Amino acid sequence: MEVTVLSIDEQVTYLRKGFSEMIREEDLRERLKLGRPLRVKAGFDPTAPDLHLGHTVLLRKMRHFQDLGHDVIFLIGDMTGLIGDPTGRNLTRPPMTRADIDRNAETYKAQVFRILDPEKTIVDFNSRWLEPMKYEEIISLCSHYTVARILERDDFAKRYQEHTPISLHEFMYPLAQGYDSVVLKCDVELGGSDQKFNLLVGRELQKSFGQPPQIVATVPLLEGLDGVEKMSKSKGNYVGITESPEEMFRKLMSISDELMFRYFELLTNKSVAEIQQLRRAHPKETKMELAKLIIADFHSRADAERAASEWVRVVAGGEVPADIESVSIPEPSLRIDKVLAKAGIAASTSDANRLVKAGSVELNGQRVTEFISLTFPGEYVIRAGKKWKKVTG
RNA sequence: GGACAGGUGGCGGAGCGGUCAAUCGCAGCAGACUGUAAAUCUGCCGCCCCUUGGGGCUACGAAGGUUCAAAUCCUUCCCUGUCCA
Repeated sequence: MEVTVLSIDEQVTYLRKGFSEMIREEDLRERLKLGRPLRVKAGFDPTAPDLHLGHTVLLRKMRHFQDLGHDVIFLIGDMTGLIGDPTGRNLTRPPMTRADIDRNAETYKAQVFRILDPEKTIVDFNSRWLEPMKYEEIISLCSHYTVARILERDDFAKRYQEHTPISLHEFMYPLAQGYDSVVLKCDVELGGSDQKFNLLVGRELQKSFGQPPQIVATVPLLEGLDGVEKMSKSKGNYVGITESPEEMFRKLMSISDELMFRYFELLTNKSVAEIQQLRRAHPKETKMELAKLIIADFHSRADAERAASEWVRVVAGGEVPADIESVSIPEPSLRIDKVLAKAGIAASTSDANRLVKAGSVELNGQRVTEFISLTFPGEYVIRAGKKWKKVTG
């Protein structure tokens, strides 16, 4: 994508695609007219370096700005990690060490550059300026914003209304994030639509500090595999970008038809018109195509094809997966439920018990409903649901 | 600082001396169905031991106590919210 050949209109059109909201597009237009690379920031939490497809919606947009020659700042909000955010209430997270954060940052980079252009990405940490701030500076920063305005944020308002606790420090996060924009003199800040409030605080703070307010652009939150809740690791409804092609394929094939079109929209470069076309095609074939497209972003096209044929073979055909994990049992003989637990197919022996009684266990293709013992040395292929293991002695 | 209301399994939320491993909903797992989609239906859903059914252990904010017996009563402590200061 050549910067110079695109008119302002074309640039705006290119950038606008995929955002749920932009405040304000006219400002972006004006800012682009300056003819210099814009400083575009997006912040990331250092505590969860394992990215999933939900994160990539934003990363794809960041990439688009890079395509047009702008400076993209990948900001790691490590201040949270350094403090040890106690938001979870009952158990306080131990503060992360500098080393933890650096390690996570490396992991981040490795993953993020599957989408971002490393040459055009500035990685920064907000502890760089937040950590050395003196108390009086923090108080001074606080004076730029009011409690009433902070309470405008709907989740704060809701929690306040419902009398669920809000710790004072939680008020500091929007402020800190906004201050990042002041320090970095951002022209644009990107984030998920749930970040809208925080991003807007950045605008207010910039104005308060005598800077032109940043353009705020939000991407929709990607629904997880369940199609309802947003994709998140804790909900388990995610596809991690470091997952194997086979794993990705299996997960993507399990999404609902409606969600599939959403994924086409947010996770592929298919145009709206093309997606409309796809609505008339066979859903299963279309879903397989979606899975392959997404997988190819993180692996190769060949990997994607391989994953597809493996899926057809194993899932549709019921055959044994090509590469199943092998577990060694150092016993002459072990009852089936213990084997299941030991092999990690079941969470515990009790869990294994239930699986056997439920008739979910297959030993070498045969359903097992009794508590037989396996003897070793020997080699067995054991399966319960979608978990397969090869057990050897 | 005072008055009051609460803290239960991943979450929400019952129970208020025994029949409580704890109603129920959600999530999760498995089975059926299918396009291994979704939806739907069925079973399971603390850990361990023997097993088509039982047994043991640990658990209801924490620590003590009363009792043959406590998630349920008492004491102290910790935490959260409301109102008053």
